[in-house]
Amino acid sequence: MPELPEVETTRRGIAGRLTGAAICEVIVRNPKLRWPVPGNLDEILAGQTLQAIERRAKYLLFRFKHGTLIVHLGMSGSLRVLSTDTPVEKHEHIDLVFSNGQRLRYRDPRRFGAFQWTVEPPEKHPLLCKLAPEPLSGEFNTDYLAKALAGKKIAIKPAIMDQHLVVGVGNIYASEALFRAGIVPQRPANRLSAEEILRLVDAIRAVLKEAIAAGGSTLRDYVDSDGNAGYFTVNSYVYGLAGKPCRVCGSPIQTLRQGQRATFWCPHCQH
DNA sequence: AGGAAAACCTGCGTGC
DNA sequence: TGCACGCAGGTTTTCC
Repeated sequence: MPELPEVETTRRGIAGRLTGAAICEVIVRNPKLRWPVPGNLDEILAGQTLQAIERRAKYLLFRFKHGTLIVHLGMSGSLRVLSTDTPVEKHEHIDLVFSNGQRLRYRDPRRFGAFQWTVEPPEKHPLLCKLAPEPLSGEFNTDYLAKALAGKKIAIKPAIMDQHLVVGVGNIYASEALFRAGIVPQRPANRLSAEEILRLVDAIRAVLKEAIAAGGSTLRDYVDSDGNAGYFTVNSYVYGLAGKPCRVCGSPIQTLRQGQRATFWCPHCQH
């Protein structure tokens, strides 16, 4: 579920409370995520102090002196900081228990998420080493994107969802970014003009930044919140609005499927 | 080798 | 009410 803004919002919501705190116990109720959760995670982390929580693409990196816990929320994962005695509900698979009485709880109904441990620099980890540049960094610019799209015959929408091309853009923000850039989602990636590539770079940046800002404005209650910490409603132009009038021109929003994912677009505003 | 499809899971809404 | 079906904001693996 979460795309870059939701992951970043989650990070900001939990980092302030947990950074510098020591872990006293790790409870894994169900280790069956995307890959098995390491069976000795409690031994690895008990007594260790959390140095920082960083983000790379849609991964959260929990940094410790002796290694990094790599966390991915998959489609349905979420993290909440709770007080120690909060009852466990269904699909709440993992708790990081801190000695200051706080508890970071991972919930993930579909279990597409991941908890992996590495002692190597995380950027060397197989899951991270091939990731594209961060879209909000200077590395992601028109020169980069032009080169990355050259020779790619696939449609531009699945292309920008490819984490080896640019990270952080998922199914919602892909449609939203292409709407803002005025580009039809089915266009072959290698047929974009220089001007369109520029608009797309700007649109991806703008959409993600606005969503992070929207998430930040809903950041409040990470302790005993309603279970949706890190999630917030997006003020979308096209996503989920099939048949509704376009907010810009009034034409009905169209929908199609690309690579078994729903795509939304405006046939009048996008070319 | 690029690109499409299947695979991993559970829950929810819809329609019969 | 019950059940089948399709769909859900991700990514790896498999298959052509």
